[in-house]
Amino acid sequence: MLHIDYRDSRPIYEQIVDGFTRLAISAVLTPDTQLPSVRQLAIELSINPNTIQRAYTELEKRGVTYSIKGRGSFISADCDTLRQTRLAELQADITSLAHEARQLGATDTMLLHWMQVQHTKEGGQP
Amino acid sequence: MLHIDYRDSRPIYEQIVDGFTRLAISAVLTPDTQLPSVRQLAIELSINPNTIQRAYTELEKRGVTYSIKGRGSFISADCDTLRQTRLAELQADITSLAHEARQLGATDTMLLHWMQVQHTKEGGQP
DNA sequence: TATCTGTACTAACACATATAGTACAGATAG
DNA sequence: CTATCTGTACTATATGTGTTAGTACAGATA
Repeated sequence: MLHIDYRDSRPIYEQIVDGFTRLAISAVLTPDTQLPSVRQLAIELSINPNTIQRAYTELEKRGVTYSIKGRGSFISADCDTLRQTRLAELQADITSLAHEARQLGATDTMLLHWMQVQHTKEGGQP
Repeated sequence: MLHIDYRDSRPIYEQIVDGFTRLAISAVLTPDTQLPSVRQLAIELSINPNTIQRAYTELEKRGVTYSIKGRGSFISADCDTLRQTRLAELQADITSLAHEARQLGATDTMLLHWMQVQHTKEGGQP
């Protein structure tokens, strides 16, 4: 379900947080879906349970999940807000990168190509 | 000439490397321009000389600068290659972010707006 | 010679990451 | 009830990275 890259410079707990966040935002995991238990996921990923717990604590703090002692951790209901937040981040990042690319000589045509925008008149996808 | 943000999670030496790299790529610093000496920049930024030297070593390793013992460090001549490398990075990043944004519901119109592309017909900003 | 430059090296400290082990409280199936 | 699952809290330890501190040496130059 999750993919951890040990060569990645980002810490494991952060990769777990991002992974479940993406799954929740993209609706791959629907609200109230139960996450693997702290110990179970630790075994699956061969990672210390403390690291998993740190990720789960962060996920709950961010509102991606909710936890019930003795029962488990579950995907939150309001992922719409999270999606809007993520889209705002993406907008800021893309705008900044596009600005830098333009300063280095990138043209509109190049940028459109990079983003694979359907810039012809006839419409989008089937 | 450089701006260091201590609240930034990125290490200082990396900010210095990126700063001079940008100045070189964008031709704000022309080839053979002398950089501040290790000790001088350390004083200006109130940073340990070792940290500056680490940045300078990395800059030379990346081909952004060249160093001559006893004389100083200078901007390299071939910044065109660096610019192309950076543009390739930007392309990869923008493509990836645009893909994610699209999966979250972003439309072509939104993306074009974010990148402030001058569409052929509709004009500039309100 | 005096003073600038880059460079190399060791030592120490702070911090984040990750592991290891133990423990406690609530939920649930037997 | 007991057994076993769940989340949670806590201390301790090891490790890697970033940064500072200090010393030293070699080359360039006025």
